[in-house]
Amino acid sequence: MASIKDVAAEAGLSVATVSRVLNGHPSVSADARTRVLAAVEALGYRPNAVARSLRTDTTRTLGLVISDVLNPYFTELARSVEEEARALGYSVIIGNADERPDLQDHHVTTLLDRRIDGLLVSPTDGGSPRMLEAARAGTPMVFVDRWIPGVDVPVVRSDGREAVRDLVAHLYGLGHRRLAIIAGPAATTTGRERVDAFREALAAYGLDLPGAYIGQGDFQAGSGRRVTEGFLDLPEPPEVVFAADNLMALGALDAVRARGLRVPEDIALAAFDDVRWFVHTDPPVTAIAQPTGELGRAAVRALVDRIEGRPGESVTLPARLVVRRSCGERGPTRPPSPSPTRSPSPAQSPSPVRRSTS
Amino acid sequence: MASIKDVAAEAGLSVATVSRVLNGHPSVSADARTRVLAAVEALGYRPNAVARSLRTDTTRTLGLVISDVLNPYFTELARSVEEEARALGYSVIIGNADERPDLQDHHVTTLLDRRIDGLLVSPTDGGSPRMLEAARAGTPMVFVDRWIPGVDVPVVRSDGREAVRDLVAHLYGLGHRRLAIIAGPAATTTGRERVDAFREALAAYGLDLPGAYIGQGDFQAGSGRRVTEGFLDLPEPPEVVFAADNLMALGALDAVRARGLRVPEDIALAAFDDVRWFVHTDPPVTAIAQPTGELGRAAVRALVDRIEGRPGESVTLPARLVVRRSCGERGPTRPPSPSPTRSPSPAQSPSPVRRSTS
DNA sequence: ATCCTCCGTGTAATCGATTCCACGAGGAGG
DNA sequence: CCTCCTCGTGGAATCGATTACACGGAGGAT
Repeated sequence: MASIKDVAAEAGLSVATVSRVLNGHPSVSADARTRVLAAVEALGYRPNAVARSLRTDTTRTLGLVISDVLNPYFTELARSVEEEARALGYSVIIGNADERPDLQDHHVTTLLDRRIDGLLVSPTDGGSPRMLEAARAGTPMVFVDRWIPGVDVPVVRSDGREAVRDLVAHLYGLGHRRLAIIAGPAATTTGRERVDAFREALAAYGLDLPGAYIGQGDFQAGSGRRVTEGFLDLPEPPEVVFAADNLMALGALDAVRARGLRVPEDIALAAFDDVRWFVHTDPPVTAIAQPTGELGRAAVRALVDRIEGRPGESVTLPARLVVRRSCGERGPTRPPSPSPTRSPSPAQSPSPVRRSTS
Repeated sequence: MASIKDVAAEAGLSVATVSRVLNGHPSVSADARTRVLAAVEALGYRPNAVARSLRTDTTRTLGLVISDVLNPYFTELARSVEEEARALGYSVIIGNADERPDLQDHHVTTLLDRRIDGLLVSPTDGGSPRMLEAARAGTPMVFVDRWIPGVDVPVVRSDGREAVRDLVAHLYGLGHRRLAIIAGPAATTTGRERVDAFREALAAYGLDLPGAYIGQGDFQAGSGRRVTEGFLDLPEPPEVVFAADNLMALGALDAVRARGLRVPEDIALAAFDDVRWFVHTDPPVTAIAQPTGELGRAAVRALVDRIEGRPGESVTLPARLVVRRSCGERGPTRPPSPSPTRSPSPAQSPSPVRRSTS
């Protein structure tokens, strides 16, 4: 492959001049510029990004470590991240952790070895050593979706608290009283938060969330299926299962179908994360939708801000409830205003974008 | 960040010796080895992959350009590619073309600029200049899923011909005679092949595939919806719609639902590409399943073979029909043996792995 | 006419690794 | 005791770019 030296020789100039032309440096004569450009054209020259990175100590590359590529939520996130990054002149290298801390660590390590300019992470666990080290060492970093408490890194995420309240109001309105949840791993923030939000919302209606109604999942379909089977085996099974992500909801559907039961007649189902397929499942699944695209874009902007020396703020965007038929009759409508036993919570429409600086 | 020089200083040795220890070169004394290792540990040193790549002219990185990350088929492919690559000591950088030739070109260019060791492509069109140039210039390359005729590059793909025959037999057996297809872009091999296979299979049953029953899609949900609406507006709408990929099938479901019609009572549906969600759609969708994981792994092996100077062979694996309920009654069973008007085609069970060298 | 500036260009150092070659010490063989 | 290997090590070139610095010539000011 042609190098800058070849171009210099072809143009009858020095490599310095060639470099200057290529980088739009002002002090180059028009003549030199045209000769260089002609040589570049003639040789089909393309600058070696590896050499350039070594010299400038910047790669114009962002690393993105996501928890699971097979999860449509992350896939959509990855797409918007790449899109925004491209618009800002950066490339993205994706590492898929498959919800495994060891794989996450592997990818963080290789990304750091490649000297990426910044790291976007949705941590699978409470913080792998390599990642914490990178954060402390000053590698520009932003958490997206999930985060690690106590680490001084901006967080871009969505807050599902309101939407979960709306969901519980909806379920309560349909007459459901025994509500269960398939939780995500306790090591993740989203794993804990969604349970907390659910419990809080239930409490507002005077409902309890007993231990037997909290199933431990791992954000994968298999665990959703196992947990749901456990629920169905209970002496008093729940009337509703709320899956903390879309894949566990899929697993729940598997379990219900395997028993020959029906949703929502025999058991109702709702999910955190909305995906296109939920429109066409049997029945269409009521879900909490995150503004995924906006999340990805905001995360990139925050990270690039950090990289380029600007502050880089945390962002929290609201999620919203999308009612379908999987929780019982009363088709697709707006969530009902709560008529709770003792709750204060006013029926609040999805609030506008809220930002909070970290 | 600590460099090899810092390690050398810390260990009281030269950079040459440090490098030798790090690369497992034999002629290093045990004493030097332990001192280097201690220094590495003390400084938290990690070799700079950029510098190493510049010197060795190898990045141990594969580029993967896929047509659409939001398509679960490609997402699964990407996952298996990364997995196999990792097992062989390579990293993967994914570029998402979103079915757009210009984006595909962008990614091919940046990947080449980064001096990846090899390129895995599922071309969105008939061959962008940059890609053809790379192929001619001798960049190790392998086509996966789709390919470009006339370019001397191994192809790893699956052959759906048999499965399409099985599908048509199934449909014919259920009494359907007016069958339509939502095709992919004619610029892609999979776009053309699936239509051809379908037409051929229909011919074996004495059925015709009129122009009005061939809708032009682009492998995205939106086009599936539009084409299906067109079919439904026909004076004599088809009894069956066969979508050439899973996203267009999703779009078809959208269209059918928007009209208040039902599958399969009003119109039957089948799809190329099987995805997990098809089990739970309303109704479960009959689909042709590709051995996606095996495809990805085979592609990586072929590419790494090329990179490391071995031949690198083409691979073709059979797809198979998965019958569900979207084409009419007679639940999930094996595809029936054809009782065609004049077809020779024997009821062939999915054949074992077939390989053909390019 | 002389001096100073500024402009365009080239030389060479540099980034962090790998690796060829040279060199000194020590052991074996004559 | 001398010679010749072998082994471990270090010096320095190298990969392909960027960029500080030096330099020569043209043009303007005096």
